[in-house]
Amino acid sequence: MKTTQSPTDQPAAPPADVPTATALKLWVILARAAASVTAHSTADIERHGLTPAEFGVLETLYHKGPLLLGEVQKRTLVSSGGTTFLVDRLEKRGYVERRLCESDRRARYAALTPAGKAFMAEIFPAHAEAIRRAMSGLGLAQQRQAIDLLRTLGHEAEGLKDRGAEEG
Amino acid sequence: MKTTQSPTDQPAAPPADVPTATALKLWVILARAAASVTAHSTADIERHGLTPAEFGVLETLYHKGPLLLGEVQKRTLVSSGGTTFLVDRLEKRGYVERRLCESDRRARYAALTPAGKAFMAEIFPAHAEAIRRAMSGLGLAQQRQAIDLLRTLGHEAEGLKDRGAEEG
DNA sequence: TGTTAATAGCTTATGACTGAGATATTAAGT
DNA sequence: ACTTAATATCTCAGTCATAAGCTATTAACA
Repeated sequence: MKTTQSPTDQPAAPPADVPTATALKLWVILARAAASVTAHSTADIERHGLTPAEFGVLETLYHKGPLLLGEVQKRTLVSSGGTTFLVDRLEKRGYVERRLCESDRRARYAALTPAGKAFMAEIFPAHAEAIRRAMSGLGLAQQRQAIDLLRTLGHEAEGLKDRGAEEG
Repeated sequence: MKTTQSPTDQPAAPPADVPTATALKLWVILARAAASVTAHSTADIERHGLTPAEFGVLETLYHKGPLLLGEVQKRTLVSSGGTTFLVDRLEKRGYVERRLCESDRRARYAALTPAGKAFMAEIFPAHAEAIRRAMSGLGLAQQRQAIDLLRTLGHEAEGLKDRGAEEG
């Protein structure tokens, strides 16, 4: 169980430049933290036979009310085809229904059915509790601090997407 | 473009309980921030015709040197079959090679070839720069703060996975 | 030594999701 | 009115990755 390294196998040194090294470290930590919490969230969701993406659609409709498919898409970060697919499946299960949009006949609303609403009312509290537990490594004040930092980080990263590869 | 809401369509109120509401908000912000940075990372990686998972393997080997496939798996958060698949493809491209492990004949090392090492030496600096730019919404001190918070968060969430659904 | 359990990696079946293009409808400009 | 562009959703082929089970090898223990 010991590594046999020939002289040429020496790993490359990380960047010496402090800002870049810090950003890379933050990236690793951020990705791992998100993955850990995702694991908790996913584990809870799968108990109910749903995929995370399906749950995301239900949760969005549960908290926002009926929404155009395009709005669902933006909020759940899923592709256009994926949204159609997800709503199809949730419709087959009786949790969601499509409704016509009177002012634009291309568009469709997605809305929870009474069954879908009842289902979410039943499972959401336990899900919220699972998330609360996953976050319990941080106290309330620390969580607020993290929210502020990550919101700033996210907004800037999001904005940078559009304006190509300029300097920052 | 106006929402037609029947009286039954009113969205559910978010949890009134402050710790739970805060944790849920943090979860949304965390997921979005991670997604935004991932988008930058992925965009840079795809310029070279690699998937993020492939790049993850190369990056791990680049910085850690030769590693058993199982160790690669743990570090890249990919399934066992996925690791086999990824190393297969990188081997076909000439970036990675498998080596026997003398002390355990079930095991295999994955190691960068000279070509793989040269490739990473060529593309990694620009990738690191892309990550630095994606993180530029936060100053150096803020990034360090975020690292501390997310590390704590991640460790606790990770630890909670094992010990079932006890209280925290 | 012989038997059982654990481990490393590979194979295969499966499935969720993406992305490009198709269709239907609306908006804009002439 | 007519043409062109933009928008909303849907269709579908292709892909990445997972999960369960398989083989080979090693470790544990009587």
